[in-house]
Amino acid sequence: MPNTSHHDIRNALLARIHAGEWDLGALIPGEAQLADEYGCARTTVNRALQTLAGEGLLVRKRRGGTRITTLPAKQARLDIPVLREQIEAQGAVYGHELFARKLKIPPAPIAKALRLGKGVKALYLETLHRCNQQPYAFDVRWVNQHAVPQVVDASLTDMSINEWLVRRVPFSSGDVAFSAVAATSAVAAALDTTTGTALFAMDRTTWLHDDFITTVTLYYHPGYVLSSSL
Amino acid sequence: MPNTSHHDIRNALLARIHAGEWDLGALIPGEAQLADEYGCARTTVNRALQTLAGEGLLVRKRRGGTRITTLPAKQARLDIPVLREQIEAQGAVYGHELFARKLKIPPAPIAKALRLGKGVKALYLETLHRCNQQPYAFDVRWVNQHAVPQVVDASLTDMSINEWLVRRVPFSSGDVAFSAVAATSAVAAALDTTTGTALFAMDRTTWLHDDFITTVTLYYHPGYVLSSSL
DNA sequence: TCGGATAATATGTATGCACATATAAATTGC
DNA sequence: GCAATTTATATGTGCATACATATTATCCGA
Repeated sequence: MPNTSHHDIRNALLARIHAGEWDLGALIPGEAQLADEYGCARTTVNRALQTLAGEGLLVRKRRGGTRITTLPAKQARLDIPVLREQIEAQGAVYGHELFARKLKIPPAPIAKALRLGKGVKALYLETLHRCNQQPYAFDVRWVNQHAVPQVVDASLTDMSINEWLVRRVPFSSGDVAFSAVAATSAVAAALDTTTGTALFAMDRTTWLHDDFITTVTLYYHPGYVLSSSL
Repeated sequence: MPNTSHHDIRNALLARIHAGEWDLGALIPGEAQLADEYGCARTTVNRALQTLAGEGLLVRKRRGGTRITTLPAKQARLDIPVLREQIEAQGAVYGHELFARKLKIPPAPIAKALRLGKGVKALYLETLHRCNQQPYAFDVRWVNQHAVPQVVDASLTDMSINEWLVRRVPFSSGDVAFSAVAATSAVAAALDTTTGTALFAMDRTTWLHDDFITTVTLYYHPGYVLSSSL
């Protein structure tokens, strides 16, 4: 065993927090005191406390000291894996099918959201992702052909557009949104269900600096659950 | 401006990553070289690189060096605030209403999931959260009265059970799941909508060590969207 | 040639020190 | 009293150094 590491101290403090040694909102001992307690340098305690603060368990203020978070602003980290990996991770067979692929002018609201000029064409794609042959998610997507010119000629039979983009194109920012929608007839048909069924949907839009890359709506099969731990 | 901080270096490196200086999966210069480049100590570069690795942009291995993540940014951080704050944050008026509150034996599957013995009673609650008088989310919950005995006598008129628990009871672990469901007649009635409407639902269960604390299903109003940035 | 021991190397981490910085608390001025 | 100013203090950060540790790369013998 080496010296006490900041990980050990983090864990020790975490245990004390969970044990209820300090109330929510209460001040905990200062770095110097803890360093003394654990017999290590203040730097090490600092590191442990910063980690816990980053995890949302502590709130730190200069001169104000460190306290237990009053409202554990619960953060859930959601992993958004490539669909193929998500499916293969559960030991199932992944498959995908290209339903539509054409260059066209997006409807006005979409063009505006993507900051594309009026009358500018973009690549529209519809892909069905399958899990053990069964429909898993229906992928409706717009891609900015000017930001990603290679996509126009890419073969999307071996690799889905989803994976193709993830593997090739970096992005600097993006956002995701989750919602529940009633299946339209087209989506219902693709997912082999009935119109009006409640579907879990994920919208994702990504940017590279100021250039729009892609926006996608994934309609998951009925019964899909997105889970995560706190 | 003081000396170069690890934040500055993180940002500089982030810019270089986004600028495409290195391909996905490529090796980036070592800590020593970067320290030399930026004219700072290796410790400082280490800190910056560890931060970027924590954000999922880099993958580091001892002796193996640091590389750009091949499958980038697949993590979204979701904030799950207290409903009241979420509503008040958008300048709206929060309200809540207690529909049901009784001690009873939970149905077998729930009792099992909560690791409660057979025939053990738990506190069942139904609460409607409102935003500007309109139904916002319907909160169906089980609370372990043995882990949180004070809850049995708590007045839940001023403060909703949601907030009451968050403010008083720490937890050590938990999980969340999101899904889309069709409104049952009871839920539809509470949310003032029609049976079968697609609703966004969040299930959350929390534990303090091995003791079950609470499990809740929140049925959000039709049209609700949960969003986050990447 | 192959497999195992050995060396080289990039990252991981602790430490003591110095100084920066925000801000709570005390003090001063009116 | 009350507002403005000063002081004290806890955290934030950088640096040089030393050593730990996990791999990769190399070497060597059978």
